Amino acid sequence: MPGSVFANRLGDLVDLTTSERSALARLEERERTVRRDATLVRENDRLTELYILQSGMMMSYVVLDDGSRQILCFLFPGDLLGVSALLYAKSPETIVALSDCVVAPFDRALVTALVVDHPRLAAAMMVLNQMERIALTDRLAALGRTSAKARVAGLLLEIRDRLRSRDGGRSDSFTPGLTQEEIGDATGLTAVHVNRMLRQLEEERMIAREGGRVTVLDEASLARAANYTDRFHALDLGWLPPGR
Amino acid sequence: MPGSVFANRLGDLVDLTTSERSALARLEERERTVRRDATLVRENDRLTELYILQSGMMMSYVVLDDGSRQILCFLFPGDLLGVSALLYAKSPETIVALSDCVVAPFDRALVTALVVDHPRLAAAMMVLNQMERIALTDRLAALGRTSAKARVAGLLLEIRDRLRSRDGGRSDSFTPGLTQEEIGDATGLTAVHVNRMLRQLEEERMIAREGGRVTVLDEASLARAANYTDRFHALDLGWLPPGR
DNA sequence: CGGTAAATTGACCTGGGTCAATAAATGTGG
DNA sequence: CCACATTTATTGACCCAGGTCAATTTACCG
Repeated sequence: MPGSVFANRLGDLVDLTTSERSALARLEERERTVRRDATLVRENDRLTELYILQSGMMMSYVVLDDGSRQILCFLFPGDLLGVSALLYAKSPETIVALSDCVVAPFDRALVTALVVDHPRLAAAMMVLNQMERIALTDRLAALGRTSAKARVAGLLLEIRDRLRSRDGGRSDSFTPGLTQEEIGDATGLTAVHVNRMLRQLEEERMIAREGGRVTVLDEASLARAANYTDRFHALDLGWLPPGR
Repeated sequence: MPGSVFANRLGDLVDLTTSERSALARLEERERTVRRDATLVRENDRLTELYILQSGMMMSYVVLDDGSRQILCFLFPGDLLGVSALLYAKSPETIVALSDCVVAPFDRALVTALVVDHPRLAAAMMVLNQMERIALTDRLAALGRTSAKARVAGLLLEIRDRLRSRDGGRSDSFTPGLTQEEIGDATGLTAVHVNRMLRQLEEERMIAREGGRVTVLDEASLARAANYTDRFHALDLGWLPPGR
């Protein structure tokens, strides 16, 4: 049994009690398969549930009036999806599967129960929120103030790190599983220019490519090119209440 | 007495109980004045406290390796500052006063108490987090996929709305209190180009300017130019637990 | 093996950046 | 209240990173 994927995520932050684990398990009692390219939530859909991504990779994006798309984030196992259901009746964003995925849908009411019965879990969820906020501000700074090359390099490193963190792999080789157009929509660039940047990173021997596979050849240079700072190194969670 | 500014903010979301109000009041027992241009928190400073902004306007930003600055958000009364203290020992961002301000510093431990004793307040804080997340993703889409004119127009509207929401004013005239360089650092543009865009918005009769004062002449066109969507219209907070 | 999506490339264009000079606006000490 | 010192705001001239268009190539798929 994989147990609760979300519990594993929170378990990285705190040592969960048995009672906390079983409360979290309730969030993943149901599961649904989402085929590659299928839409889990469409912008303006009525939101009724949240989801925990159990396996696969998804992304969320918005489409602007002129039809252009901005990818907001890539989602990996253990991530919460559709959290805006805690706020809005209608989704502000679209969530699509980039590979075949399994998600566990659960009702908002379970969050209510969780917050009431397990304050430490509520606190830990606030911490996850903040981690996501920091990731967003890093991306904001990248879009606002860095070059195309830096943004592409940064995206590659981000994807690699996230793939690593759950797959455990230490290999410098990975498969982003994104088209160049998707990379562009995430970094605010054109597919054509993404291609030029990838080629340039390759010519400068920072990465190698074959098929969809990317290998990081010169981690240091790549990180430098990307203006990369590793947040999430030294978390300080001393304020969390005791578990119940 | 203004009571707790933060309680007023949360009070927009739920009807607070007496007990909740007094718990929130504890967050604002101390206060500190921050002079215009003074730094409240510097990037990499050791973080020990959070703050509630009681009056004035502040901003948070990061500085990249090449010295360029990206403003992450503008802060108004009732906003929480330095929330990253819930995560990091060191601040990932700098927080500076744009006008003379008053902030109420409080210890992380008070958040602990709040989460344990008042689950509904914890839930409401999660809602605030999400509102901020949505604001960030909107800005991300603006930086990634919209023109300079749209970004400047959008920033003007955002600032106006935030100034309005607490000042209650219905006037279409307001004073951003930002230099053009600051507008540029928030929108990913150059001060020079911000100037050109402001002039253009003025020539197209969407806004008027005199001194630091901006008047919205054609709200509809400005909103269209900005690709503006008003989130926060119909919040749906039915899942919140009862207050204690 | 034909057929469609994705990747590449070259030619050329433009929104925004850069630089530099000037004019306003804000402060400051006296 | 004034003369001077700093920031800001404006403008014009010119440049370039990244976008646009269009044509191939390559990879993937039933």
